[in-house]
Amino acid sequence: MEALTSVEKAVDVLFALHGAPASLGVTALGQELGLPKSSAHRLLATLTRRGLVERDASGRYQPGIALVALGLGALEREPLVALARPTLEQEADVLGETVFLVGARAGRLYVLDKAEGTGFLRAAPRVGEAVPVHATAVGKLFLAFAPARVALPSGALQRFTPRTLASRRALERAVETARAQGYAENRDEWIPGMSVVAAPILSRGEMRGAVVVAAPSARLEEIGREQTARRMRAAAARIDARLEGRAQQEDER
Amino acid sequence: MEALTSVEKAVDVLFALHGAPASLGVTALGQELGLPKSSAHRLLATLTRRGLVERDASGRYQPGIALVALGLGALEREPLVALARPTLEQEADVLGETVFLVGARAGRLYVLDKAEGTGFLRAAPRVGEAVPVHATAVGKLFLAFAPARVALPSGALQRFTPRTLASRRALERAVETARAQGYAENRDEWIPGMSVVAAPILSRGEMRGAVVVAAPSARLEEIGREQTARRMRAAAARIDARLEGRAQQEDER
DNA sequence: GAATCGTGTTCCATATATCGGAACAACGGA
DNA sequence: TCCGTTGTTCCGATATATGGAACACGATTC
Repeated sequence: MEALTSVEKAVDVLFALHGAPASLGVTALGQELGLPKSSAHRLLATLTRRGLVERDASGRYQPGIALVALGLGALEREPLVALARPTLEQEADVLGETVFLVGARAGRLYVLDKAEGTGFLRAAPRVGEAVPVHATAVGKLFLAFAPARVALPSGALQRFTPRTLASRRALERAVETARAQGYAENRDEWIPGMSVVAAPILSRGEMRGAVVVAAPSARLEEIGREQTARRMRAAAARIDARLEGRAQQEDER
Repeated sequence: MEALTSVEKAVDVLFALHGAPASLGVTALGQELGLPKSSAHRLLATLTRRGLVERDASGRYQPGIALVALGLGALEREPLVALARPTLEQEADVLGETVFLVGARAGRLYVLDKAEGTGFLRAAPRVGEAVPVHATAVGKLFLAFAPARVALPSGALQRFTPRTLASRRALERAVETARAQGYAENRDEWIPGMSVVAAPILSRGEMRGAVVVAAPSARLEEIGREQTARRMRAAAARIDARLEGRAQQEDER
């Protein structure tokens, strides 16, 4: 399985610029990717011509706006996103915390959309970012209901916090619990201080994604885990209803 | 000015998939771009491996989620977007119509953000899309206040509607008016039935973008053009204040 | 003001990765 | 089952990307 090496490098460039905290110069980018200056320059020039990369006032390079159109276009193709949006907003509104829509693509989990609450935990993962399978509530749900759609790392499970389930044994037990309960939780297993309740969107038995509410761990206790779980399951059911084309009177606040 | 041809083709692939109404097969894409099947396949395989392209259930190709992360990352780098957001929402809320933030990049105009109103005109241009210079209110503003930042087509000016200013003469007069008034209008010149009032965001004499409200032509008459223009100029001024770091008490509804 | 450092940009011969026709495989519909 | 279509793989010729080095430009320092 060989590849178009120059295209791969171009993609590397895009991700490097994306990942960098600020715009990068030709030299800096070259070092980052282990490329000679001339090669880095050529890649940047080509990408710039097409708008995927642009130069700021200082002449350094950063991701360009053409990427915005491509990215939003990709999201819009996802019917799930459009259908779930109202529900996400509704829940974020009622709970006052951030609500996510997460899906699986190519074995990985991605944040497809989010509606921010009024709480503190605003940043957390961003739309379009990948999240780990073994350290998230959604990961457990996919392992429980659609194991073929996600891939666990072949090596050791990275331990993000002291509470991360880093043994396959422990993880398997958690997955079992999630399957039995019909929802999953996460208490500080990925990001310290952040807890989460997630419910699967099951459409005719097939898992299409999950709705997740994230909040500071203490705050989640306060609302009540059981009650939150019920809310999320209801939200997931409403999204599924729209997915299957069943109309429905939306209100229920 | 030569180029990395394979990278250019890869970019073509991305835009072709973006522009297509549905996912495309290898053959269809090859025809679209005039590439042999094998080349199209190789490009798709490479891009797919990196997540910029993905395959749907039917095996056809479409833009991938990795693009979402890249695109949103690009938007977030734009300080103007973050600063303008509250103002956009405020205006959309008060006017009940869609409010846009538009900027210039590489000689073209791009929709940087939008806040949707409750009115009908929801679709119009999307975030990340390019809009024509000569047939939009923002185009006139840039021609008036920062002509170096935009480029007019070298050939004839495309006539989108009967009201499009398709002669350079007429356009020049409109630009003159915009410069004198400090805002610009557009009445059905680009999209039939859509009218627009736009005000420039001027930061220390330099034009950074424009705030635009778009509404069905009749509706805009109803609100009153003059009054709308005042609102937009005030909104632009508020954004500029934040740009320059001047704090400000936000309210004024 | 001169010198210096670090940039970004251009050049060019060489090696290498890309190209695309054609053969093969895998479906899906008739 | 057969046929038409689509996706995938192969491989040698050749156009293309490569990267070292030289150049140009600005900013910073002395």
